[in-house]
Amino acid sequence: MAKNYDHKKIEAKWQREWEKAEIYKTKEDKDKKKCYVLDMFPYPSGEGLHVGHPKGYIATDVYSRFKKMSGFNILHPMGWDAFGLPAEQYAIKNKIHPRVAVEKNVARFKEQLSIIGLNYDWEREINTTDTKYYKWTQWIFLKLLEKGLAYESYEPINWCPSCQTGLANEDLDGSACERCGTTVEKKPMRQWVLRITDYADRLLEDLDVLDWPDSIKELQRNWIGRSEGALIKFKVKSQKSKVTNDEFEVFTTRPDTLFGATYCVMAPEHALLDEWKDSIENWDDIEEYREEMKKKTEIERTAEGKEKTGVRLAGVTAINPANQEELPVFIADYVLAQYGTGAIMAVPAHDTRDYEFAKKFGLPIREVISPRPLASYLSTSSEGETERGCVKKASAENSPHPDLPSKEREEDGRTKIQCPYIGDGALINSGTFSGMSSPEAKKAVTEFVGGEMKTTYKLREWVFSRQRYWGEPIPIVHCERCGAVPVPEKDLPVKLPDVDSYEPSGTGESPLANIHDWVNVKCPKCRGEAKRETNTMPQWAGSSWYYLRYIDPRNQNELVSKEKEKYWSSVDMYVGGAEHATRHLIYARFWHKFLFDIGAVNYDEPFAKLQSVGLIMAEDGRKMSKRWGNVINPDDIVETYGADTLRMYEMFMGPFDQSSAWSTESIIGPRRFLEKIWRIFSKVKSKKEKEKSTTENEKLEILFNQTIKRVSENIEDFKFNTAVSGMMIFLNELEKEENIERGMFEGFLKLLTPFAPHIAEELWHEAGNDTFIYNEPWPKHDDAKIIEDMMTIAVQVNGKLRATFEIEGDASEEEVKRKALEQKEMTKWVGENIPKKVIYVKNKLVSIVV
RNA sequence: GCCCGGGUGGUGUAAUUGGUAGCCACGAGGGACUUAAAAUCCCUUGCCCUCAUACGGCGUGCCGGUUCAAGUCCGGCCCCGGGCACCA
Repeated sequence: MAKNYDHKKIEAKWQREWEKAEIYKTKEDKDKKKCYVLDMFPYPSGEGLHVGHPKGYIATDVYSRFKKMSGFNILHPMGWDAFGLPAEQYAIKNKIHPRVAVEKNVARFKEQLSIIGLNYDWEREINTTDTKYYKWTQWIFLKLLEKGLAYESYEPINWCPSCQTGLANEDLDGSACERCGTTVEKKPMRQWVLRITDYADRLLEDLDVLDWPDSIKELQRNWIGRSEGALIKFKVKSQKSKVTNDEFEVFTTRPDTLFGATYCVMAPEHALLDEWKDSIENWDDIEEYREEMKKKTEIERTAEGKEKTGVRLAGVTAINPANQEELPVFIADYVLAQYGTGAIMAVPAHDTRDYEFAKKFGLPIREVISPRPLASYLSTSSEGETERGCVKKASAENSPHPDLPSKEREEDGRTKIQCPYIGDGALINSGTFSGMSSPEAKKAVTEFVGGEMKTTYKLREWVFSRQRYWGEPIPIVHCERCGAVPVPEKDLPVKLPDVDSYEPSGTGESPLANIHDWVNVKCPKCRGEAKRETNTMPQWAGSSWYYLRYIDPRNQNELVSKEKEKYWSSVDMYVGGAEHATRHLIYARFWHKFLFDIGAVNYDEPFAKLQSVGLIMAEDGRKMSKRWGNVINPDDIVETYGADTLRMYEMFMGPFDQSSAWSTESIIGPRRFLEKIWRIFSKVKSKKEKEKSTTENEKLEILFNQTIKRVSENIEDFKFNTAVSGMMIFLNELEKEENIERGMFEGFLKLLTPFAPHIAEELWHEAGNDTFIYNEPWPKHDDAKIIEDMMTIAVQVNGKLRATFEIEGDASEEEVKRKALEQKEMTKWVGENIPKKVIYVKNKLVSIVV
């Protein structure tokens, strides 16, 4: 055996051997339990991997090796999410076909991954740009269309003038294009849209059953943004034309404040405005305001601290259905056309935005909610407990409101009020509803005015078309007679044709529009002249179902064999970045639920368990990027320290889901750990001695069992840093032995295998084994051997640690307490005093109070 | 502004979920081996007081509370990171 640990030789050798023996090939033994471990597949960019990318892949590798050795059939595949703008832009810049660029980048990525020694089953490799793959992406689109979940829309959408394409709400970073940072415009254009909001409720509710980090679930909840409210109709009165049967509808989450409405506001884009044109006396002003708004960017409209603007509709009033009061109506851009009904009732006393607007325009502010239930100062029950909720109106109506802090009141000429109080409370000044609590009043008031309860969402429909080349063609043919006709399933895939230039046409059309041979086709329905849809799908399409393809990667007859899917689904462990919370992870859940509904899959959630990876930052604390010149390349680390050291270090850096900075200094720690294992091997007893060797060192035996338990539990919990630390602690003890028992050392090698498979394999063979350690069973700890004979008891006096002592593990409470009081330190701290209290915490400490 | 995380030695972090704060690792200091260096091995390493590794005191962002006992629970703040943002 070589004297020094030569990682290069060892790693190359075993990677070769493993490949030859095909040990990572997925087994389909249906009698065994399965474990599907999945990474978010990468986008193969031209830059290659930096040292941060493999962190998640190493974790799934550790986890799946552990599961495999624990007796599971594992599925741990890898593939490429290769459609999308970066590849296209790379192609434009370098004047090569995106397909060629992707091939090149994939080869580079694969090489970088392979030297890390990951246990992927490459026979199941997939690529979203493969025609055999995207045939099924197109198939899913056709199914969505068939079920009415895909439709053409002409609504204004987000348009990135730099990327020359429409974008979904999810693709924005604030109001800028997430890719290039350009501020997006609203542009009306024809586009394909998916009705994701039909699934909003299920996407929200089913989060409860998922074993995902709470933070990710919360991000999705906020993104879906469900709010319960009411739709209430307001009749419109016009001075000029006397038309009184017009009405408009508002959405509010606070119908309980209806009596406090002092005006109404409609979004400038509201469609009813045009219908009312003749009734509105200052139509010119209205048009002017609307023009102004159109010119403004989203940023300008929503800038922080921006003063509210708006114009009153002269000659038009709304009737408050609760008290028949006539209210002025405004248009203002603080009301969004896309949300709710695009119109609101304004209650300045109880809404911050309405309050600001009312202050600026000198509108009345009427308080209708008292912060605390009135009962708190009007009456208390016999127990002295506050009676919550309902209070009789007679007493409430005339009460002053001592709950409002007087210093915060201000004069506005009409009402004295606190800055808007937006919480729940008791109704006041609300006719027969005064005294009722807010939650009760919500339903009651809504019913009273004939409104209906309604749920709305912030989630918008998924804008699904892109005016770019490098994506899946949307399988539609436009026929003048038949309209948008789906391409028949048998004609799938609609292959992306080659073009001379991948640049967008600049007209808002995809470059595909210029490929006449491809565009002009016969209508599948009437055989007449027709044109293909030239928009392509967004980058997120292929990744919305790829995890199903790994289960059955070469199937050309159906999306996935239901039998295979039944066995392998759902993904048991999904690992990736938290940045995908509101895009990929929502889109994939949406598609999966749809596929479940049409009977294509057996389960209705794709990813049962999710773990997020924390980023690895550069040493300077910034993100690793070519731009900052702070990128660390995994190839260099593998070359200098070895793949095993890289793997160990990335797992040891800190909590897995936390981001941490790469440290050139610290990586030496894990390397030294591996070298120490290498050196220690010379002290391992030879095979002959194995039989007669019994456990000579009981303490070590206990530590070994504790280590097995700890490492197993930590891997299961994704606490790799403490698993590594546990192995280090064990090794530090093992090192002190003159002779190391072979069985124990081999057990330790098994614990090491998921983290450092190459060195573990080498030493396993050096020890005289001819199997692969990957195929060995995971060690089990012995419960009887993790309890120590002696325990250390801490003694506290008045909460301060004053002594510790050792005692037999089975000592009784009495014995422990007595021995605690006998400690010599106690003469000083307890002395002649008689302890008031002596508390014994089993196996831990004695706390004495004097 | 709202919603999530997080704040512990010089650094990355650990702490059986209320029970001896600082495990493991890096760095630093000292020593051994060596002609020398690297590597390796041994010792020290939260802060203050101290000749002391004696006796003590302080200490987990800040202030207060609950408890025999708080890094951990409760209330109020201050910073840092992420997400959302005129969503009625």
